Amino acid sequence: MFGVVRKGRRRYLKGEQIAALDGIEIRYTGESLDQSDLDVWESVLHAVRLQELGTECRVTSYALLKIMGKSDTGKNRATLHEQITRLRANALELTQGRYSYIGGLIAGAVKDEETQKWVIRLDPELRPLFSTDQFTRVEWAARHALRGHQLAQWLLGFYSTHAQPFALKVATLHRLSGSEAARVDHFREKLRKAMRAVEAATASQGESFIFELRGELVHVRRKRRKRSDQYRSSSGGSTVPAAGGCRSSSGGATVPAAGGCRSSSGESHHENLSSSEW
DNA sequence: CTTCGGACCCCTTAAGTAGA
DNA sequence: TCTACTTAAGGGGTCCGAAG
Repeated sequence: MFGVVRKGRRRYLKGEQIAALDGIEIRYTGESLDQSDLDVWESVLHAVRLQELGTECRVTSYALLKIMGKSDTGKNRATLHEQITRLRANALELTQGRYSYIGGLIAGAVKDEETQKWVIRLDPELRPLFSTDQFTRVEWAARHALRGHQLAQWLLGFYSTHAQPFALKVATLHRLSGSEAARVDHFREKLRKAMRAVEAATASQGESFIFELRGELVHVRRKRRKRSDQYRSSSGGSTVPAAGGCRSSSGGATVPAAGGCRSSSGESHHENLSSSEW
């Protein structure tokens, strides 16, 4: 659903079937969503992850931008506002196995223009889709390293959902990513470049991601660190696990109090994200 | 230190074209 | 298959000032 969208080429989709793998059917109505929209949605999920989905989450624009590693400027806040609006202004019909969901990505959002504080609600019906075996751990640091490179971010997200990736045709990835490349051979070039970027980004995180193009088939092999290793190496000793960072006691809602989920080690949001299980 | 807004402006992308 | 270049359209960093 969150595909590769060329700058300025966002489309309006109406009940359109989104390309998906076997076993999943998605129909979507709304503006097409790109990788930066996914960043926002994942950041919102991060901010509410300790609560029941559907409960209120209080978070400031400043805190959300911090989570995404973006600077807190007027322009970025305006972009964030647009993105949250876009995530609300859609309808998706998603069927996976026994579960089916019809609704929006965000149930509702209230913003105080004076304080820049958001109250964002997610639909509790989304919960079955995020049970443990369906949940994809987000390689946040690697994703950040690929910012601006939509296809590479998409590939990273796509392959992180598969423990043993199977070979796919270039044309299949072309379709799944929603790339607008008119010709498959053009896309093949973009794909090669993006795969190299993913290889470099994951390598810098101590994980291996090996890509090979044999004829029309794309082979990917990856090796992950064990979870215990991830905790050890990314928590850096002084970092407070993010899981505890955003808690406040105001009516059960999570409130990144001014300064939000900051931990003692300063540059820590991304580290926390990559090591937390959300 | 956090939060906020605005001005300025360089940089980047995906897609397409051309050619080796 | 690969590289280099062009184009449209933002993305977002930096600097500034200000307030709590």
